[in-house]
Amino acid sequence: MLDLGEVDRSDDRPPYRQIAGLLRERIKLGRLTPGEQLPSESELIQHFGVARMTVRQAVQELRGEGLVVAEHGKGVFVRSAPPVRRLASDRFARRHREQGKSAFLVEAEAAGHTPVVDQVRVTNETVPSELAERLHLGMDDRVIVRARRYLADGVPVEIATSYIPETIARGTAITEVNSGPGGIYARIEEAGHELKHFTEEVSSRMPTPDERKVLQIGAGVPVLTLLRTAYDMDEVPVEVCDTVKVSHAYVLEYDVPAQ
Amino acid sequence: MLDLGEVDRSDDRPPYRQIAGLLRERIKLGRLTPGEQLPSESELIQHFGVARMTVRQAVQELRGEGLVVAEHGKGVFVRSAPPVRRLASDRFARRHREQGKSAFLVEAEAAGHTPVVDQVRVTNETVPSELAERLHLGMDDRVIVRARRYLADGVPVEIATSYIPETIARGTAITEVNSGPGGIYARIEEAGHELKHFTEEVSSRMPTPDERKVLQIGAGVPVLTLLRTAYDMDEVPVEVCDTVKVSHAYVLEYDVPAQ
DNA sequence: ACCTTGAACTTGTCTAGAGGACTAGAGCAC
DNA sequence: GTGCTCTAGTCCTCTAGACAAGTTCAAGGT
Repeated sequence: MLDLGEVDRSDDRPPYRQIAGLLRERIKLGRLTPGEQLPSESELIQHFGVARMTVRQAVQELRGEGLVVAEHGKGVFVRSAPPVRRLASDRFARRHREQGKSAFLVEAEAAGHTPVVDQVRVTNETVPSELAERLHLGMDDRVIVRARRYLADGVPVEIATSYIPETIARGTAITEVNSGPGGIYARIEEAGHELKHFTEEVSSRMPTPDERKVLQIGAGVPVLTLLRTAYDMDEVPVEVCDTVKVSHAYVLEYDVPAQ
Repeated sequence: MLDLGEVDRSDDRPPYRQIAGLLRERIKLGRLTPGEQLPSESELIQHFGVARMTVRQAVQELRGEGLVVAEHGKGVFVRSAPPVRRLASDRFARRHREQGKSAFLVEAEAAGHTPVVDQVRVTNETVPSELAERLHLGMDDRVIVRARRYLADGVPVEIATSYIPETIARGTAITEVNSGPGGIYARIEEAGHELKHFTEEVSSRMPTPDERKVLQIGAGVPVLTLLRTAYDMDEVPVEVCDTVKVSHAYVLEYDVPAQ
């Protein structure tokens, strides 16, 4: 049986916070493992000798942190944490492309996960207005849009949408669902745009309902958003990639010179 | 007077959600403006004809979304959105330090915000075990811990905690609350450790209750975490800085070479 | 073999009330 | 004016109970 500790009435923290703290501690220490069911409300009431609203307030706090998920009629469960992956800053090294590997595959394998790309959609659209400036395009110019989902060990971890100017992608495998070895960056370089550098804009927010569905995450789990722009040797933007990552599946690593 | 509408008992949404929806609508439509006070609990009870816990549950929902902020003894107020700050990757350029400005001050001013540093605490502790390896320190080595809060235009946007090995900080203004012009990086360089580069590890998660309080955000607002390690010319780590940023207040910009 | 029913569990929502803690302002004493 | 107390208003926490709704499973009927 799980040892839960007791509420200390002389503590200056209110009981519901203490209870939340005790449960949080058990989760962090691994006494309650991912997927495991928390004691039911009745059990917590019995154990701590408090009213129902008090234990509910405690559980509410953990739900707000995304640590647990309540399922009506079933119980409250510890959220199962997907695998953590690190994105090293050399993830676009040319040697990987020359080996025919895309960035995601390289990293997932390095982290010991089985990578899968999923739900690939390739379309030809007019450039979204908020991206036109980044791609140095006019309002009516067309782009190839490549949307896909990434999974690690079968768990969805990221959705990504790339936008490549049609003038660059035309006649290459970029317009195909299977973009060939080394991914679209290899195709872009073959098209005469040797890559010089990328800029990345990182932020974080709560997912939209659609994103929750595709990424199979519950309410209370934030996402990392990363907007990457790729430039060739002439500083011409050749691709913008909009990615939405499950927050706890990623740690982004960057190296910044002190100058 | 604010027109709030009524609860529809035939609606399939529970009353507390309807009330939350009505208030949310008034906020989005600008009928309740940032900084403005919501009707008090008593007024909401009177108006909607429900119990106290019901209106509290409605307000709780809005707090969770970060739309409103409750202040004990004063009231509930519409949250004023903190300004977005873009952190470019040249924010540690030496020319800024030579002008006597720390990174936060430079950037906030450049973006047209009024920066304030707040709640500065300086202590001498043994190095936290999870940071010992990053700082190349043993379990019992001591570090100077500098914790502080940053505000832009009066709104909390970030809390940061720096860890500097005592061997480096000893005898410098790093151990003082006021670390002098150019911030601690200027002091570290004066101590003979010219900075070469930084690594940053970016992730995102839900805030802890403590962080929610200090940053004045609701339970539904995620935070960006950034763990920065500074290295000198000999690749010796001279500082680790653990920052927690309000997600919607920041966009982190990085430049990555294609190699 | 299949389905229905119902009991026993879970969490979700709501009511009605209590005391506590914090804030701001009015009034008073110095 | 300054500092104090008092008070009314605010949100915070907790209690005790009620009914609703979703899940699971076993007993019983077909």
